Amino acid sequence: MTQPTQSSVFRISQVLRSGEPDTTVIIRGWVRTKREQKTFTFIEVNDGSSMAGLQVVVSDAIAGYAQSIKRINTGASVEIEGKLVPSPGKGQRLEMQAIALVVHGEADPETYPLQKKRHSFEFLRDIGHLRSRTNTLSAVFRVRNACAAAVHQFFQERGFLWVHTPILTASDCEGAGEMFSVTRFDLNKLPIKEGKVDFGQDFFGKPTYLTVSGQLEAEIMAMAFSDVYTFGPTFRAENSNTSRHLAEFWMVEPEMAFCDLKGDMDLAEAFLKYVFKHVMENCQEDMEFFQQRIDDSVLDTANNIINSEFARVTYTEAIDLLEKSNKSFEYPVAWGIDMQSEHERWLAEEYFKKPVIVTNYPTGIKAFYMRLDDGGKTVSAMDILAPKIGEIIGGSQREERLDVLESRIRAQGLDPEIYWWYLDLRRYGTVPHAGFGLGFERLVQFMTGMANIRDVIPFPRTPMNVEF
RNA sequence: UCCUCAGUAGCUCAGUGGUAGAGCGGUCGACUGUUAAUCGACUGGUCGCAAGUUCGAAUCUUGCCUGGGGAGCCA
Repeated sequence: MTQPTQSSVFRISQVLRSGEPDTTVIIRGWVRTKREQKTFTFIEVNDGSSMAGLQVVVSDAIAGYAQSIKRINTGASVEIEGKLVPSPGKGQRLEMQAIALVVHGEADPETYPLQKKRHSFEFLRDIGHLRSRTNTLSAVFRVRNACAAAVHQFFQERGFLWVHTPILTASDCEGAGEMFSVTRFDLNKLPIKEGKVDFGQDFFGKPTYLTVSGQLEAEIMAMAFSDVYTFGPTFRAENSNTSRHLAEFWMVEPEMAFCDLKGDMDLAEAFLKYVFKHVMENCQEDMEFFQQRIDDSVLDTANNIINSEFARVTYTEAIDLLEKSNKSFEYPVAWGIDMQSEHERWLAEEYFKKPVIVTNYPTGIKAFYMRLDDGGKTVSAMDILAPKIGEIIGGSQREERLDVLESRIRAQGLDPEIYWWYLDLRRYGTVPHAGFGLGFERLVQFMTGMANIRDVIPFPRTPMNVEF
């Protein structure tokens, strides 16, 4: 840090990392704790830039001491100019001797809900507007940010184009889940025509929804730019109440022209390794916090991801392993079943003990756009199963053959007319291509060891919850 | 949506038919280069909501609401 002629404002992370004794700086933030002594007061200030806060020593010699200290409690916002000095106490290299102190906002300790002790995540969800001021949630959101940066960095370095696929869509394709309707109608006065709602009078003239996936649009863009990715919010109106599902979540969906299933798997594995490495290098302090306080396997998991190759098995081999496991599963194992959570968990957590890529699933249990393998019994799909999280990535080589795609759409009872533009991509200049979808919050969960997905997104949307 | 557990002070919980409890927090005081400081005192309640059984219900019954865990669906 260079010595400014006048005091400059610094983020606390910067002060802690490279602040030099005898320099004078200004910091701003929120008070975590106050410890009053006889002739001075310790306050710990955090501005969200790091796990650790800065210890500020406020002497009763400074102007307005008594009045200011009275107004400072846990949660109060302050701006402090002070001199950095080596700390005689344990726990920090530097501390600040306050010269001038401004209290921007008080936090009445009688009503401020955050205490200087551990709170349950359930309670913190009820105060979603304040929970980011806690150690754990702020660490989560710093790691989330690092993950997002790594996503872009990874794809940009490889020449992928970030494409913005629409949030509003009329295609209720692929049956990825229940969709949220979007309308301008007054729901108490719906226009009815021949006993049904007349969507011809609505904003878009047809039923419209929030997107459940940007994949089909990403395929359009891949047919022009070769390698693209989407990274944005998606919506599922499923009434699912689990620690792994949200109604609004972020998805990363790369799509690559001239690419087969193997290339897809290679990219997915390289991608996960890259993001983990980036976070380990940039969020060391936060990752150590998760290791100590949340899940003591987090660092091992990260290193394992970065340094070891993922297991790769076909669905058929996976079923074989499950059958030979001698483990009594609640749901019986047989070729053709859609694997249950218990099966996926056994593979990832007990057998391989690391992420495992399962490929070539039975045709009957996968979507129509996945490429039919020779023989027709399986499709070129792949799922990456992660310990504790389950399915973190789902992808496939797409069906690029017009006639095969058309017959598969029909076989699933769908109308090829609706997919006219999707089929056109196979009609004009079709190429083998592949892609995958990654649930961003599940990635953050996997990274941090956080048990509940509602605690890795700032404002979780789940059934009956849109308060913040 | 299904299964299951829970809901009592601001928070975390104890209390299984007979006067509503603890720790933490908060307030006040003491002490102290402290680190979730320490010590003492004080403060604090529509026992989720509604009905029922009972002389009497936090406690038993029924319904509903909310939350956790698991399942399904998926990412």
